[in-house]
Amino acid sequence: SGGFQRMQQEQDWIAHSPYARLLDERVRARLLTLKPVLVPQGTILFRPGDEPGGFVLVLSGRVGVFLTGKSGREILLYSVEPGETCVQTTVGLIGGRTYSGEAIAESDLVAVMIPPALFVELMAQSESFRSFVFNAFGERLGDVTRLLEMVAFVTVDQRLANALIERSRTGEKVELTHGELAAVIGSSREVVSRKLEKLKQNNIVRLERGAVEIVDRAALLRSLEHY
Amino acid sequence: SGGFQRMQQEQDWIAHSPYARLLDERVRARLLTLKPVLVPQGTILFRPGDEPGGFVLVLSGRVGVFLTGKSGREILLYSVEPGETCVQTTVGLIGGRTYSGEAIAESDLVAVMIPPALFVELMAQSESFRSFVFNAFGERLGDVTRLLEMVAFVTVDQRLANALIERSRTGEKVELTHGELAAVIGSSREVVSRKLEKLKQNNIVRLERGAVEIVDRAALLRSLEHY
DNA sequence: CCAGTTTGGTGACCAAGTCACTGAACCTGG
DNA sequence: CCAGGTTCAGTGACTTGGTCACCAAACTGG
Repeated sequence: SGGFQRMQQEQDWIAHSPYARLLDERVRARLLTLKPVLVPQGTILFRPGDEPGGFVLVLSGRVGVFLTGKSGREILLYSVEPGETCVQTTVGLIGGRTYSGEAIAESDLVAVMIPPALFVELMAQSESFRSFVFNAFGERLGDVTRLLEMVAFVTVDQRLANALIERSRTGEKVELTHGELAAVIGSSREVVSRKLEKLKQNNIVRLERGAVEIVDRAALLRSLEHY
Repeated sequence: SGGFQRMQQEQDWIAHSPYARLLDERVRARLLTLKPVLVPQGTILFRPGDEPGGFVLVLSGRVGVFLTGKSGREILLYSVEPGETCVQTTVGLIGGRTYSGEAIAESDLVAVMIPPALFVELMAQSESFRSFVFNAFGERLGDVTRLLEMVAFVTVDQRLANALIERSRTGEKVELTHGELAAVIGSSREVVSRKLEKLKQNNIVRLERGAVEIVDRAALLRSLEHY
């Protein structure tokens, strides 16, 4: 049945998330009582200024949280993968502050929404839940700090090389448009196009519409060494 | 006596911090049992990779948390003011992760260090302490996100104008060197020097060694409007 | 299969960071 | 009090990167 599948999926999620795995039985049981929501790709989960309705936990799919400049340029703050949470919503729940990021479902999602009351209750009762939430927070703060460090101190060539390597761990094509790659590394489409052109000329990558294939991984790695 | 003064100082701190003020009596009492530590200006509180020894609370003075690029350029992530905490240390306490920022005492400090055991205990027992810690976290995440937004999308001219206005709310001189200003806005000394030179030529600021005086505040504010 | 949309390519220009200096202002110890 | 070091600021030449205004090629849905 669908219910059974949901449970399987959720247990699967708990087992695979490095921090959620440490949640105690009581919390797991409570989480299993919540029914997952299906969210289609492209849905905007929250915009700057929104009051969140709960603590969002992604079970499957991926959410991207972006900043947008007035020029329309975007930069990816971080992605929320299965077993992770939209920490921005947490802050809203406890502190009443709102955030500037915009969260978009990058694929179809399955997610659970922990209502504020339950969230507060779990925070009070479960040591493991507190750890879970804190780690999520720390992770995000680290992500954003790392991104800032990149944007402030590292050349576009290196950020690009790094992004390509990270997104092709197992050698597949990187299925992103030049514009999307630009958002990932915090640059502009034109610049990314030009850099990729150079990489192509040096036989380091092969280009096709909407994707980049890494041909000479070693060369990319070498360009990161000087950092 | 010194002890009495310390108590006064701490109560003063609790009263003045917007979130600490909401701490309940039990937590306040526990915090008052900790003895404050004096830290001289210039002390490095933690470096990248350090394991923190506790949850640090600043009672008076100011701490700057910086990122440093390989070129030696620095950027100020955020400042910790009285009543605030070095959240980076929190993450280390709970998640065992470490951070890339470097924290420096920008003035002589009075601070209390909440040992890990007490921190965990307070987190478990006090709703208000949890809120306090969470808000601190949210605040920092917001700071870093805002900074990233600035660095990625806003011109140096505007960041500079903004920094000067923020640091001279009541009209005093901004007592920072060009290099320090550059760190605040995430640029380089040379660029800041040139921009300030232009502002001087337009009679918007007056320059002296180690300080900038705002002459025409209105003009600075105008340059921010286009944002 | 054609119109509209997405994606990618390009030149010109401008903003900003870097490098390698110079000089000026300041501290500090004899 | 002044000599020498140190910190702070100014400057030119150069390189990188972002922006603007295009155009062209590739896809996609009726």
